[in-house]
Amino acid sequence: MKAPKNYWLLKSEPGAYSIDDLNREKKTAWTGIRNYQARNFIRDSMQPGDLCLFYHSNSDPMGVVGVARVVGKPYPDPTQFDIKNHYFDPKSSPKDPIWMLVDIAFVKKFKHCVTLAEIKSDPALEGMMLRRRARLSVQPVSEKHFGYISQELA
DNA sequence: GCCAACGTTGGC
DNA sequence: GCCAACGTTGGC
Repeated sequence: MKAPKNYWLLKSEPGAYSIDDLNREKKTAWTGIRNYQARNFIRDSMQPGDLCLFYHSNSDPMGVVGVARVVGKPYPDPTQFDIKNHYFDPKSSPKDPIWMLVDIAFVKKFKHCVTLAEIKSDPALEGMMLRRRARLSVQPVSEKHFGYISQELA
């Protein structure tokens, strides 16, 4: 098993895809990222072995519910080429793909959800990107914050 | 369901 | 290249 080089936070609405879905499937292709900054993080910095906080948005409770692992190198998101898919992008082509993804695997589900309220109010998580860039669905997390959330708060 | 924040589009 | 209009996200 490769050691993680970078740490991330991935957001998902549990109605669309939850940590329980990932636990059931064990592995999934993280399709549907259509934001350039998020795409750049995936394309330029994600590596096999990296660990991700799995965050449930628009849910009750909202917060980090578990951990996933990046299990392969970034590659073009096939849904951008599928005209019937919700994430189809007519500006993209297989020769010159715009959107990238990685495959992720289930690592663990926390016994307790680390809520957004906790994350916002904990002084140890000062400076975490989630606090000020609420809408970015793929974001880097420092090793310190990753360890604190997954070991101290979860 | 509302709406603030913020990313994207397109006319100029 | 600016910026107004528009669309989406996501907390509340």
